[in-house]
Order: sequence, then C-alpha cells, then structure tokens
Amino acid sequence: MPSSGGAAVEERAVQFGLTSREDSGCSQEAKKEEVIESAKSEMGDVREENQRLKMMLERIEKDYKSLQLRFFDILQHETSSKQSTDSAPSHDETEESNELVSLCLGRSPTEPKKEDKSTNSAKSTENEELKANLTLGLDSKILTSAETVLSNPSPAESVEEPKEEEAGETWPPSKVIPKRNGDHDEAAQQSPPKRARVCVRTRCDTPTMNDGCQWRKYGQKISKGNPCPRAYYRCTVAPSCPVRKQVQRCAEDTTILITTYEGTHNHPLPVSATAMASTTSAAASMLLSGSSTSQQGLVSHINGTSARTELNGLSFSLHDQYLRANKQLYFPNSSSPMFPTITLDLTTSPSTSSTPFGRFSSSFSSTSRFPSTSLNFSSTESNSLPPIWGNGLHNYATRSYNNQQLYQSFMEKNHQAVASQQVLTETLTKAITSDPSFRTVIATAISSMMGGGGGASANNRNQRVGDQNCFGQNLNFGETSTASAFSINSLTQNGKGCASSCFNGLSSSTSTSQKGSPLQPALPFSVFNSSSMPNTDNIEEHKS
DNA sequence: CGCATTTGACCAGCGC
DNA sequence: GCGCTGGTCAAATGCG
Repeated sequence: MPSSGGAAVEERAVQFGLTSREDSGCSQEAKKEEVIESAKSEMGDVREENQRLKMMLERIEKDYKSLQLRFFDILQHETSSKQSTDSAPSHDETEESNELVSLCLGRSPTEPKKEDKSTNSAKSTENEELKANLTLGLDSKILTSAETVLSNPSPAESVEEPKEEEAGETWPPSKVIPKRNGDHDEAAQQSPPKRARVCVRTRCDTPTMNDGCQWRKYGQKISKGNPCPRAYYRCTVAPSCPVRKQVQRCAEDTTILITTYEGTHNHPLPVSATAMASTTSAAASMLLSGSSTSQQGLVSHINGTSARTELNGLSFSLHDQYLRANKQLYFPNSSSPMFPTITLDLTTSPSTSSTPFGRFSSSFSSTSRFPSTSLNFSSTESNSLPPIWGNGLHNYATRSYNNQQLYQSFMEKNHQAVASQQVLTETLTKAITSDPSFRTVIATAISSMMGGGGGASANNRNQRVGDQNCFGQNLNFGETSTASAFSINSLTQNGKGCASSCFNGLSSSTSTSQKGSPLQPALPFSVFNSSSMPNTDNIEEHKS
C-alpha cells in the first residue's frame, strides 16, 4: 500500500518535472516560484496521502492483532473448558465458528509469530505450541506444497519434496534403502527401514476412491486371504512422484474400499487432492513420530489400551495393536510387514463393538512387524446426526466424527454435502454476526483491505491475486454468498474432486480449530486460489 | 495413434 | 534350498 503512495508521488513528480520544463521557456522567476510553490503544495498533499496510507496500514495491523488475540482467547477458553468438561460438550456455536473464521484470518504464517511475542506470554506460549503443531504435526508436505502452490505456482516442490522423502518415505521401498544424508528428522532418526503407510477405509461404490490425484494402475494381484484383487496404482501427476497406493475391497464388506497410501508426493497437488494427501501425510507423520507419545504437534491422551490423539485438531483415536489381543483372519496391511501402517477409518457402518473405537481395532492383524495404528474417524453414535460441525452441540471427538461424516457424505451424496456446506456457511455467518466487536474488527479489516487497496493499480491487484485471496477470501468467508460459492465450486466439478475438496476444507478447518495453529494455511480456502494452480477445472470455476 | 489397463512373468523377502 | 507371497515390470490388449 505504501508502494501505491510512492507511485503516486513519482507520477506527480514526473508531471511537475514536465511542467517546470515547459515553464522554463518563460524566464519569469515569478512563474517559477509559483510552479515550485504548487509543486510543494502537491508534495504536501502526497505526503498527507502517504500518511493516510500508513495509518491505514497501521490500523489493519492493529485489527489483525486484535483478531488474533481474540482467536487465542477463544482457543484458550475452549481448551480449558474442554479439559474441565471432557465428556460434556459445552462449546457454543459461536465459539466453534469463530475458531474457523479466525483460522482463516490467521493465514499469514510469519507475521503473527512476532505479534505473539509482543503480547502476553501465556498466549505466546500457546502459540508456540500451535506453531509446533504446524511445523511438526503437519509436517505433511502436502500442506507445504499446497502452500507453495498458493504463493508460488512454479514447481517449488524440488525444495519441499526431498525433505519429505528424508522422512523415510521413498520408493520403491524394496529397492531403495532410505539412507539419506539429511536424515535428521525425528522420524528418520528412528529405525531407518520404518516407512509409514496410511490405510484409508471408506465406503465407496466406485473401483477406486477419488482422492483428487491422478493414478495409473500398474498391477493387480490376488492377495492371500482376500478374494478381492488388490490393485496397485502409482501417482501420475508428476512422472517422478514416488507415491503409490493399493486399493482393495474389504472381503467382509465389499462396499468398503481399503486404500493404502505410501510415499509422499513430490509435486504440487491439485486442490482437490490436498485433502486426502494432507490427511494421510499427517497421519503418517504421526505414526512415524510415535503414535502414543505426546510430542510437539501431537497431544495424546493415553488411556488404557487406547490413546486419543489430537493431531492438528483432528481427533484421532489410536489403538496400538500390541495393546489389543484382537485378531483378524486377514488385513491388508498384514501382508506388508515391512511398514508401519496407520489406518483411517472413514466408514460409518454400524459398529459391532461396544467401545467407541473397538470396531476398528478388531480389524487389525497382529502379524505385522510394526504396530499398526488406527485413526478412527468413526463413531458408534447414530449416523443420523447431521454432518454439521461447529454446531456447538458436539465435543471435539464428535466433531471429528462429523468431519468424517461429512467426508462420507461428500463422497456419496453431493447434494447432501451442499446442504452441509450451506449449514456451515450459515454457522460461520452467525459466528461473525453474533459478536459485534468481532464483526466490527472484521468489517474494519475488510474495508481497510478493500478500500485501502484502492491506491494500488489494477495490475498490481491482479498480480497479487493470490495474496489478496489469502486475505479477502478469509474475510469474505463471513459472507454467505462467498462461502456458498466455495461449496458450490467445490461440488460442481463433475463430482470428482469435489469430495476431496470439501473434505479438504473440513480437515483443514477442523485441524486448526483445536490445537492446530491459526497460522497454518487453511487448505479449504486454497480453492479460491486455484487460479494459481495448474488445475484448469478450478480455474474455470474461479472465473465464474 | 496414444494412452491406460490388463495380465502373466519376474524378482525379492521371508519362513520352514 | 524351496515354496509362498507381495510387489513390480512390461508386453498385450482395449478404448477413445
């Protein structure tokens, strides 16, 4: 913004220069002085304008600070209330929604950090935790790649990806020994051959679950113990992408599709693919970093044979199979004893277990060399619960259930997903409108951004469309129309990437809503930045 | 014709 | 060493 003021100064200076040159033809000093005086007065005006712009900038920063402080307050309050009443859901709609909104606003990854230090220490401490969540818990490269895409459409994956692979996720696992020079990651510091696999169980009628990525089938095998063939896919988004996945139907319930991901994408992902990728990557990170120990980015609550882990807000239920005696005749992962496997159960079939998470733990084979871990997104609660998160009636565990429910809904019923998004939109809108001060701050920020940006040329605005989207879309999220556009955009792309996109939003928003950092990029909104992505579908939607 | 899928062959790891 | 199994390759095939 100051740059626009500077540009104005230069422009006017040029004008005056020309004027004075023209006037120099007249040798009358009086005119010269007149011109000089007028120029001085003009300069004074420009200074004033510059001053106004500076003040505007300061005001924006101030608003931003207050927004952030408010977010931390809410976070703190929520954390404390959650600790006191773990079982009783006591969050009101506004709070949860505010979380979401604040997360969006806290998109800037660097600035808030400084501000936290300047504020009170307690909050900065918490923010450090959140930051840790961001950097470690979401060590998922998917997120970073998504962020890269947002900020720099050019393939910066060459910088990002190797870090990922340093974590031990290389391919092919049987041929490449994951000994890297840069194995300083905590995951790699553990047993080198430890390579995480993320198994996702979903109900899906299609041959494969559409996760937004492009896959090429390169093999199919009948695996032992399961009459259903296992298909092998490799990611074809980038030629050198090491990511592969195995798809197999559950023998017991053929409607359940078991997708096992391995490796990390070394390329920017389509927006529609970031959801599953980030989820699996985060899960893999959690697994590689130790599932049942409390670490940075991971807040685990170990309770007997299970542990509930909050990974960037996603409430994961961990069940070390070694803690369980349950056995199953087969499990897809039992055939791959070389790799630790983490399973995300996105199925919502009625549980056969009495314990909230028992259904899943019983699915594990104990033959695996590494402990498998389950991330149970499911719940034994009735499926009749509306897939609305942030409705204030559910605790975090339930919200994770809702999260999963939503994902399922998106996968199966797009219309239902639209409705859910609309409810979400309403909730967000209500969250903003329910708090006058909050609304004022946001309105000020909006006006500051939009109005203050008036000094910038249209070209500049276009060039910085990503950045502005970064801010504008977050603020606009409080507007029903824009939020609806988001959901519709996500859902109208031929019904394929939509599910992932929506899940993307859910996972990201939810992840940041609890322990996740507010500074962490909010993936769902990357949809708006799709113009910077090579995803033409999104580009078209963005234009519309 | 180009691309994706299919499918049998091949290879490596593991257990006996 | 042999057999079993999982995983991958690559030629054949199918499809748009």
